Amino acid sequence: MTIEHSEKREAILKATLDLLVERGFHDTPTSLIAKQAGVATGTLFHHFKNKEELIDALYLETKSKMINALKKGFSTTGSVEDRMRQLWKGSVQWGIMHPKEYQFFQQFSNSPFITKLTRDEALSQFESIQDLINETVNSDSIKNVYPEFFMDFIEGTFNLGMNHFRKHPEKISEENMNMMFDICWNGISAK
Amino acid sequence: MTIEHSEKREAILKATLDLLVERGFHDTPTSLIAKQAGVATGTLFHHFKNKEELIDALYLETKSKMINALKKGFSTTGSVEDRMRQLWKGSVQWGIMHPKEYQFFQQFSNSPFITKLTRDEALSQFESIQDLINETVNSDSIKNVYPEFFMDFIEGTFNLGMNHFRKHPEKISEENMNMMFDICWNGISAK
Amino acid sequence: MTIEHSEKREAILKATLDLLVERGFHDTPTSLIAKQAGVATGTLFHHFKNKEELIDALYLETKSKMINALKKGFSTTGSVEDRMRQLWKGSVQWGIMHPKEYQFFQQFSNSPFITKLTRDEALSQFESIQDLINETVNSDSIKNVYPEFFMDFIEGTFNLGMNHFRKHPEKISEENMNMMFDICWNGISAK
Amino acid sequence: MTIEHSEKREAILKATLDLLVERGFHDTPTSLIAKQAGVATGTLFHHFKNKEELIDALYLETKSKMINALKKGFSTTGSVEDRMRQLWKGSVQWGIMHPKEYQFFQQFSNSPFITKLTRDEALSQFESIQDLINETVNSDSIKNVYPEFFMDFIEGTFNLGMNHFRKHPEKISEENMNMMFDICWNGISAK
DNA sequence: AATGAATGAGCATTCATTCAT
DNA sequence: CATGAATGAATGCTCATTCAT
Repeated sequence: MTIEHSEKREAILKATLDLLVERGFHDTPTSLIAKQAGVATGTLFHHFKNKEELIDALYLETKSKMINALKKGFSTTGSVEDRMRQLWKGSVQWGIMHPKEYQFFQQFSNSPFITKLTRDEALSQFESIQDLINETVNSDSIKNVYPEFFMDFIEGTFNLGMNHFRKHPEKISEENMNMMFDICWNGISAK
Repeated sequence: MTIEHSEKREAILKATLDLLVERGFHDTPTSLIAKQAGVATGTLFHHFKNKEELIDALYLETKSKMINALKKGFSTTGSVEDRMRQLWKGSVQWGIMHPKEYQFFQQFSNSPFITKLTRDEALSQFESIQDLINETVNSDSIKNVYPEFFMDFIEGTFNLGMNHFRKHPEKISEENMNMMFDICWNGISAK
Repeated sequence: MTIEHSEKREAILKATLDLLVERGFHDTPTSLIAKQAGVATGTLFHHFKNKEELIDALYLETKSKMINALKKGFSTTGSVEDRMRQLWKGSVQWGIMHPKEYQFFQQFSNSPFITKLTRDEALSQFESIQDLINETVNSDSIKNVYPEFFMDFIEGTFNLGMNHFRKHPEKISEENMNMMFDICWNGISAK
Repeated sequence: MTIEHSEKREAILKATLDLLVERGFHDTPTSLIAKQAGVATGTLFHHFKNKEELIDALYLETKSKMINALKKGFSTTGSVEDRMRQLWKGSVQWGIMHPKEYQFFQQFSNSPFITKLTRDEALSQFESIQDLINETVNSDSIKNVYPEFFMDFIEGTFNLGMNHFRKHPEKISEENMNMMFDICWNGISAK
């Protein structure tokens, strides 16, 4: 799937993100999005078939950006624990640095606006993470749990960390991040 | 705050819960709620000032039900770990047995419809849990973490467990529940 | 099929007829219909599911009115020719006295707005005319033509007469009407 | 008035005819016409000032085609009846062979889109028919009716025939066409 | 308390038309 | 001549809410 780009299109996506997290879905008319993006109402529907597809596209592209960000700073060497720590901290840090995007995910991940297709497609872009998860499960570095739970455990601890820092921004620090990962990892670690 | 009760009122709340989790907020007009509840449109507004208050009330009452359920099966004796385990398993079990209610919380906990007041009021009903949290933090049974994180850690592991079972209902079992709590608790436990 | 009645509903139908023949379909917004009917826009959609159903209903009810008008002044005695003449003149006269209604039929009879169902239902209301047609075809008073053509011939001569008087209102007279029927009937008459 | 010709122009007119009879006016956006014609939206407006003029042009050119077709096969010798029969059958046959064009005339003849100017211009192209009509009225071959009615009678019987065959294509035959003309002519014939 | 017809502001979306390339 | 992205006025329709009965 190729993604078209154009200045107007980008402006619309940006305005959508800003308004959606600020005002919520049902308080964000397309007319307002268009106005804030500096385009005509028709232009919005020229680029996106309808409001739903606009949000779907925003989800997909935001997820892509996040994944690309994580891909950098992702090493393939080192112990499983080290690489998991890197991933974990990278994710949490991305959430800290992109609060709107994170809030958008929180609000819309479970919403019917995001097609299952979109969700899957987003996920599939990050084979590296899948590989690491698989490697970890198959290694002897963690407790003997079934893979599905391990996936959900990792994802759950991401969210846990991000939520905490969102509520308590004053606690953000490298030290606390390491502390949290230690606690989470300690739970599942074999040792 | 006293809660009025009447058959119509209950029917409206039930219809709201059913429709909201099934169709999402912006696809659930009050007219549809009224129809499914078997009452006239006007009746809904007789019991609830507006749609927002309806959802607010649903949140409050559902939270109350959950808290009351947890209060039973909540012992004040035993080790901190045992009591935390009981609470954790009770919560997860409640989520498993009340999937709609759980999904509703997921969807609306972060939504602007739920007044902060409501959120706080709901929480305040469960002094026992606060007490247990405080007791745990002050005890030497867990690692030396600051209280805010502990709260968020506990809540995060609840969600983690519930989400996992929602995705994988075939994994629901007493055994797996204990396994999960072990892992989560192991992470934060002092030893 | 029962037809609901209410003042507002009638006002909407009347305004629709007036505006539609005056301005055409695509120059008659529902908002204008509502305004002219003296009701709120929402009221229109409370009585009719959408613009299409409004026109469908107008067609059906107007056709009913016409048929009821023709039913009066419809005798079951007399020669076939006399009764056909009565029907023919009755129809043409109705068209003369109800120019808007007639124009509406002209504009919308072939339009996709009028459901086939509606068309058939309208027709079925007038068994008497069907009976007369059948009786005529089976009698020896007309030429030996197949029934389908006879039907279309009769209908065609109605339209022919009405169109003529619409274009040339100054020609309207009992005498001309008889003259026209004579000519039309003379064509198909056995002798 | 000279008519420009170009492949694109023709493609647009063809697409317009096809779509208009298939979907009706208000369900045929110019964008769809352009797409079906294989041209850009702007191109349509390069050839026709606006949608109305497009339809106007389509009406005019289609009428021209019909008239040209009738002009062939139109003899200036023979009895008035024979020449009228020829014209009548020619018209009906044209309608049978060009169902879309006929339907288009049915739908738009009374519509406000077709300028009176256009209508008159189309008519004026066929002096032969006017001449024949005049000759017929002034001859003693038909009953003593006033000319306006005769015109409308002839036109009405055209429509009557075409409508019949459109509804009952299985009845199309030289024989039936003659039968119908006989009946129609018989009505107005002096003898 | 209950009803449901009526309201009208508000919204998503369409579409004829323009214009810079 | 041709293109198609951009425009924005216009429209059909929704829906929370009111109120007379």
